[in-house]
Amino acid sequence: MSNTPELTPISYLVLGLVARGASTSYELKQRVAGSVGYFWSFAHSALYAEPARLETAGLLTESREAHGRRRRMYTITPAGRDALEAWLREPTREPTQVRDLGLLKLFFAGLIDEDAARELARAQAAVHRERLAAYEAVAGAKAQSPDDLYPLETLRMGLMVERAFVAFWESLV
Amino acid sequence: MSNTPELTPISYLVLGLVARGASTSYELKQRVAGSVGYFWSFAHSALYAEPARLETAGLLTESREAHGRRRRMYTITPAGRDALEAWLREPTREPTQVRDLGLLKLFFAGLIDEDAARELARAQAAVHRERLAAYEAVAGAKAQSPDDLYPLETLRMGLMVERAFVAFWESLV
DNA sequence: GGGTACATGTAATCAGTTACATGATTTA
DNA sequence: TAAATCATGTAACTGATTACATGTACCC
Repeated sequence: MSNTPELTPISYLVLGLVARGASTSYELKQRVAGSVGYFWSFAHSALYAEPARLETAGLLTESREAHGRRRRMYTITPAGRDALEAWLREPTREPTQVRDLGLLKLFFAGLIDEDAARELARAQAAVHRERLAAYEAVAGAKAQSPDDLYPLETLRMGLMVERAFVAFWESLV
Repeated sequence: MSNTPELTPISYLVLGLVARGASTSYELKQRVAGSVGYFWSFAHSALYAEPARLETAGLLTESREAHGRRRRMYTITPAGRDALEAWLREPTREPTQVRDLGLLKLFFAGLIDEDAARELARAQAAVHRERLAAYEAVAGAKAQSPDDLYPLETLRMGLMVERAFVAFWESLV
């Protein structure tokens, strides 16, 4: 059956990564860590469960190594590529979620004294400055290889958000 | 037992809202909708399940109306207030998650033709412009009442992020 | 050759969602 | 008074996490 059985964002993420090249779960994990993982992360075990589900749905095929570790290698099927492309072409109105615990704490900062609130701002500013520096390093390294244009663009957006956070927290200090 | 039995962000969110004033689940729902919900949203049923859990943990107390709807009204306990304050004071290094399906699609836009990618950018730019306008309206309305300073600040951060998204998508068109 | 880090997975649990249900109020 | 909408909840399901487990390769 090639009817789309409720795919989640992680489904498409896996589909997309496998579309760029057949992979084992471990390879997926590494590729996520170096790219999308910066803004959309999850437990590595999801990368074992999800391909299995996609295989059941006929969107991936699995082939196991004959010897040694007998790792499962996943490849995208034509149906998988169709589902992925259809999803990519369809715009979304899903609201953007910015899940930042610091922000959530700030929301309730009226319940603690002002000094503690300021301290929170200071700490979060420091964390985001660190993160920004790390992203900038990654971006600098990736900017050399001009393939992978779009992943680089999402990284650029990540940088913009981090800069906004730094500016925001610093404005509160 | 007042040992902290793994509270989630939603736990603290509920705790924080109830700390600002005893509420029923429905009131929580409404308060979320007009504030934190903009950046941290979830199903309303969570606001029925979560207070119950917090009551078991001794962080809230429940009292039911004697007559009529017998609604459950929740009040924070001293232990609840302690747990909340301790959490508020502790800074976090939890990575910020920016969950935006448009961005995820863009990450894989290399798999579709350039026109489709540009179309995606155009659509997302429009969506974010709309959202930005809505936030600005809310912010304008809230700016009148200068109590609730911190919620207003988080809204300001929300605005910054939306502006960044608009600029980003427009730069791709 | 013992330790440590990398690699590869499975099983159980649970937070949060979806779907359902029904009572109370307003409106037309 | 019918219809819609607001208010209030429960039950079942499941995606994703936590925790566990073990194999392999490198390095000191």
